[in-house]
Amino acid sequence: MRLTTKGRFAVTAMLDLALHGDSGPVTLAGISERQRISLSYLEQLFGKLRRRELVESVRGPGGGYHLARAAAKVTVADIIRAVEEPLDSTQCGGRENCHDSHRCMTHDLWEDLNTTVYGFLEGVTLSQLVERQRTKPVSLVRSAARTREPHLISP
Amino acid sequence: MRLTTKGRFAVTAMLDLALHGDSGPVTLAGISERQRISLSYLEQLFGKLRRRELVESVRGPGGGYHLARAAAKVTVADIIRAVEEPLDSTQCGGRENCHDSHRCMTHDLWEDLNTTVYGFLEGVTLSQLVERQRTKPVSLVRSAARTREPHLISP
DNA sequence: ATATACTTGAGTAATTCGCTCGGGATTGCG
DNA sequence: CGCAATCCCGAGCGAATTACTCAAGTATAT
Repeated sequence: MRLTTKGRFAVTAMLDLALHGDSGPVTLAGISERQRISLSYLEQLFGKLRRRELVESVRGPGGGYHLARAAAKVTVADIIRAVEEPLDSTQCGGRENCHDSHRCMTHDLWEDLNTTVYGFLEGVTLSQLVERQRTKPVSLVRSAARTREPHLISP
Repeated sequence: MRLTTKGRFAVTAMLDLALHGDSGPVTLAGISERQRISLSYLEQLFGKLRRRELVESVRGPGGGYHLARAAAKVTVADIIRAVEEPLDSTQCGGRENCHDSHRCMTHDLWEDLNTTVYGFLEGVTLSQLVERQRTKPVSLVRSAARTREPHLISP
C-alpha cells in the first residue's frame, strides 16, 4: 500500500465530482479551478479512474465525467488503489532471499498490516465524505474515531 | 501521511528488535542479516528512531540497540511517523489559494482522513505484532479487524 | 464547421527512495 | 594502551515517482 498526495488529489477530485454531479457531467476544468489541481494532472488521474471504472466520461461540449456508480458504492480504498502504483511486495517476494526461521516474517507482517489498513479504508465511502462535507459541524475525525478509538478522543 | 516501503522497513526492524531484545542490545548488522536490509540504510532509519526516542543505543563492542520503552507502548503509527517524511499539508496550507465556499475542503477532508488512519495505526502495538509472530496461526488481519470493524468481517 | 471536451503519449524538473562510501566517535577487552 | 566492534553522521548517487507541461489527437453537440 502506498499513501501519498497523489491519492489525496484523487480522493479530492472524486469528492468534487460527487458534490457537483447532480447537474450533469462535471468538467475537469471545473475541478481544476475549484480544487486547484493542474488540469493535465487531473487528466492523468481520471484516465486511471476511468480504466478502473470508477468514473464514466461524456465527450463533446457539455461533456465531462460522472461517477460510474453510486457514491455509497465507492470507497476511498477503491480510489487509492486506482491511482497509486501497487507497492511491490517485500524484497523476498518469491525469490530465494528468505531463509532460516525468519523467512517471510517481513512479508507476512506487512501484507497483514496492508490488508488491515485497506480494510479500514474500504469502510469509508464517498457518500460518507459528501455528507460530512455538507453538514460541516460534525468532524470526520470525531465521528469516525468515536466508534473505534474512544480513548484517543476523550482521554 | 505517507506509507511506503521505508515505513515497512522500519516496522520490520523494530519487530526484529523486539523479538531479539531479550538477551542484550541488538546489532544493526544482525538485523541487516536477518531481515536483508542494507546496513547503511538501517543506520539512517535508526538515527531517526533514536531521535524520536523509540530506541536507545549502546556503543562499543557488545553494543547495539534496544527499545526505549515496552513493546506494548510502541505503536506502528509511532514508527511510521518517525521515519517517513511528513506529508506537507494541502497546497492551500495557509496561503491565499483557498477561496469561495469550497475553501479548504481538501485540507479538512484529508486532514481528517489522515487522523483517522493514524488513529487506527495507533491501535497496533509492537507487542501485538510480536505475539502474532510467535503464535503464527492467528492472523493479524482478522484479530485486529474484528475488534474495531465488526461489520467489515461479518456483514 | 467549429468549439468543447475527453484521450493519449512524450517529456521534464524536483523530490524521494534505497543504498553506498568514507569517515568519524565511543567503548569493551586483552 | 591499542584494537576491534559498534554506533554516528553527512555527502552523494542511480532509479523511481511525483506533479506537471506540451502537443497532439478523437468524439460530439450546436
